[in-house]
Amino acid sequence: MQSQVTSEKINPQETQIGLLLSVDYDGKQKKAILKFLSSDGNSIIVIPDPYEHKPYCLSNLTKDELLKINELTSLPSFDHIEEVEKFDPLSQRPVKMSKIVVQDPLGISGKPSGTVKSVLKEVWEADIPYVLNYIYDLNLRPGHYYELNLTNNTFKPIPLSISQELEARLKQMSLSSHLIDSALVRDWAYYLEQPIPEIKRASLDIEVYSKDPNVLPNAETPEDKIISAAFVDSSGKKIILLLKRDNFSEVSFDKFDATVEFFDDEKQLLIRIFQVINSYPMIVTYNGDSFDLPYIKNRAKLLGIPDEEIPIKIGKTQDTADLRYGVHIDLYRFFLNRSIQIYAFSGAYKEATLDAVSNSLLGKGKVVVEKPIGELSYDALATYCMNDAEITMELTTFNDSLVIKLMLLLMRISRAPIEEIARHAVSSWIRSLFLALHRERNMLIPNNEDILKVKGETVTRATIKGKKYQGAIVLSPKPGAHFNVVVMDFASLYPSVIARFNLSYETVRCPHEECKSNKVADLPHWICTKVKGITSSAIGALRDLRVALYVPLSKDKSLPPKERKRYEVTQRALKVFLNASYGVMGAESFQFYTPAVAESVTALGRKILTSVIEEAQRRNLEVIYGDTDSVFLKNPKKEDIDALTNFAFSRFGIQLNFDKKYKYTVFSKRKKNYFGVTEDGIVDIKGLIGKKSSTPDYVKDLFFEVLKILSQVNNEREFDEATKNIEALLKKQVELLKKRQVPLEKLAFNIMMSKDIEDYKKTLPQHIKAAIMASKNGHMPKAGEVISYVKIKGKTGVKPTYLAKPEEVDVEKYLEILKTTFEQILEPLGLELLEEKKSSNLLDFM
DNA sequence: GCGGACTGCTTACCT
DNA sequence: ACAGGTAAGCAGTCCGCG
Repeated sequence: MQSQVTSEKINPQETQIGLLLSVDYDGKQKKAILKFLSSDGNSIIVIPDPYEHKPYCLSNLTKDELLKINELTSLPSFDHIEEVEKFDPLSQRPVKMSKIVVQDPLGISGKPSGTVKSVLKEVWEADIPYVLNYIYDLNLRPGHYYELNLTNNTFKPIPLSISQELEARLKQMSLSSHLIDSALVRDWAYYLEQPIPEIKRASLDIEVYSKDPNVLPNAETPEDKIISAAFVDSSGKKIILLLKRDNFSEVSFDKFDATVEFFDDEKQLLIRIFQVINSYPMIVTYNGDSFDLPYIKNRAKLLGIPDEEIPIKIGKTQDTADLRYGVHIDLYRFFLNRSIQIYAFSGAYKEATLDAVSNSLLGKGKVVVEKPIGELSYDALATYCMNDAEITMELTTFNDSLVIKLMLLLMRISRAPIEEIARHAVSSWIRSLFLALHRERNMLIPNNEDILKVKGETVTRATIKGKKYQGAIVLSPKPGAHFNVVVMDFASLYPSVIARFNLSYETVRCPHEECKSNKVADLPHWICTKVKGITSSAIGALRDLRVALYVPLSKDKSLPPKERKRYEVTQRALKVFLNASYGVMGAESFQFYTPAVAESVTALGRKILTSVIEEAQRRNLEVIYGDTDSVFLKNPKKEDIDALTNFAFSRFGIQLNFDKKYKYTVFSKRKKNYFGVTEDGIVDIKGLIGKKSSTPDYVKDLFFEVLKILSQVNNEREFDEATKNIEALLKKQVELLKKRQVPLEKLAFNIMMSKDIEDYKKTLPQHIKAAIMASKNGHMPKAGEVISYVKIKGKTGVKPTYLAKPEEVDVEKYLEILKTTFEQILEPLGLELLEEKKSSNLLDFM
């Protein structure tokens, strides 16, 4: 099902095909600059805006009224005013607005004075970054192909085509399933299908002279020399630049697989860095936004290199570094993104450091250096610097350039340029997509306050103190072992609810009197019956694309593995948006924040789940557990399962599926805590202590061994046999612990320090106590770092693992941890291995 | 002054 | 700066106790 780019006959002299990667703003030319990737993927084609597009915002005052405001017309940036008509989704009426056009984006907003926003009380669409405005106004599609005319600097989108097979699938989709918005589905499918090019790129890493390994160089105070820079490109070419220093003797680099260049002078080294940077359409770094690129730039300024010769542009307000010629991707920011971490990489890495991410995704990490950077030999320095550049590049090339593919797909879904994807979180991607749809439909984009004025209040109360509204239902599980348990669940329940029930900021509590009887579950909110909500359509279309097209394609065994893989990535990119689509509605910082929508979603979710449970009980089925969108049924018949599916679909229009069957499950009385063994012996563990990342390996390893024994059990009687094996296993390991033969690393708790030490003001948790000890002993932990510590006897109770000694270990404490860990699974089984004496001296069976 | 009951903080998890 | 719900361990506080 190979899709292709088509175009009319092209004269290579005048026109080229380019993929739109980024839109930048040039303050000197006062216009948008478009950056296209050439069709061979090797270079950037820069085209300045040919349409004289100018920044603007909207006002509800008339042109005449505005022209009388002297403060406005005398703004240095003021240009002119146009009258426009928009459709206001909140009032559901056309509105006349005035478009205030200025010369410079800084004339709109972002400063306390001298802007349109600072002069007028109320303006609209003033806080959209100019380059995004430009993209939406010209209906540009970042990540797509354009035919570029280099003689007159114009461009036009290339007509899209897809394979007949996919076209047939789309047709079939719109016929057979109840698509929310088939035009949107079709539009997205076409764009998502276009081929993804290979982008030539190079990674860059620099090292800065330092004597003290505890003092990290700072880009703001670039006092020390840049002593090396390494580049690795996507074709495998490697260059290492080294600064010659006194007292260092040159060594042979014959066996090094990189080009080694020595420089007598740092300035020459920097100029060479710029040369290499300028020869690639994309430069990839790890933390280059806040360190490498600003450090290089500031160092170059310090050494007197004129600004126009430095190809790096530092963001004024944010921590960003862009390039004059190509695009810069800071992978640190991308991997730090929670949606990417959790949904795209299924939580494979925990910390976003280069070492942690590359260890998890590539199976290799940073080179360990024993000495301060400044004291490394040329050889050792080159090896260290080059290794970082290598793994940085590999993070973009591994798995068939997964990361780059993912970024381009996210661009296509969100209509945002690549920097927006690399630097911002999912809420800003969703915002971008909504903004683009509003512009496309000539709708006035509401300010956050406009929505809140009409639908700000919530009517439900959260269970958790400090939360804004009520969430999902979690059933209390029936404790014990249950055989033949079937799990049924709703495929993306919340996005489906948003789509099916037309939940959108403008449709909930709409202005029509006639709609007020169309109530949401048992809430006083009502939903519009006259118009289709814009965010509901968008989320519905994304859901339909994923559920009805890309998930099936990714599992279609008749397709070549490479195509399936591509569909798998597309499916995952869509999932990132869907998973956040409900959450953003309940997030105050989101432009389209609508608490009434968010609580309507959860209310409907509760109602739907409750109805399914009631229906199951009517059918005399035993419901063992359920959480948000799932029900666990004990030994149901095939017809029961089908009946529940039919019930859910006919009553709510939402798909309830068979998810999986467990040979048996074990629940304690705790919610969100259980394990289940599937028929092929795979153990699913949810929430149990023994699975938590912070639990010491000693406990975790033992826990997994115990579960391995339990996974062999087929019926009640076989538990006895398993018990004996478990008993023997525990006995052996407890003895090792008592004899202090368990290595300290295995006893270490690993807990993330979510903020810097000085920000723990209310309490001092144990991992922070350990972090403080470490900070006084050579290592200064930073926010986001995982602290490794062991529990020891004595007043403080903890010590960083690397400072502790085996004889200090608080054995009793670890025995207690073992006890609580195994209690979670053995108690509901009625197994009392760990019968306790008064003294809590533990493990009677020894 | 001490200890148990309680609340709050922090982290990691589930959906 | 996507949401709320749950479990666990510990820190810190309050209250009763001749």
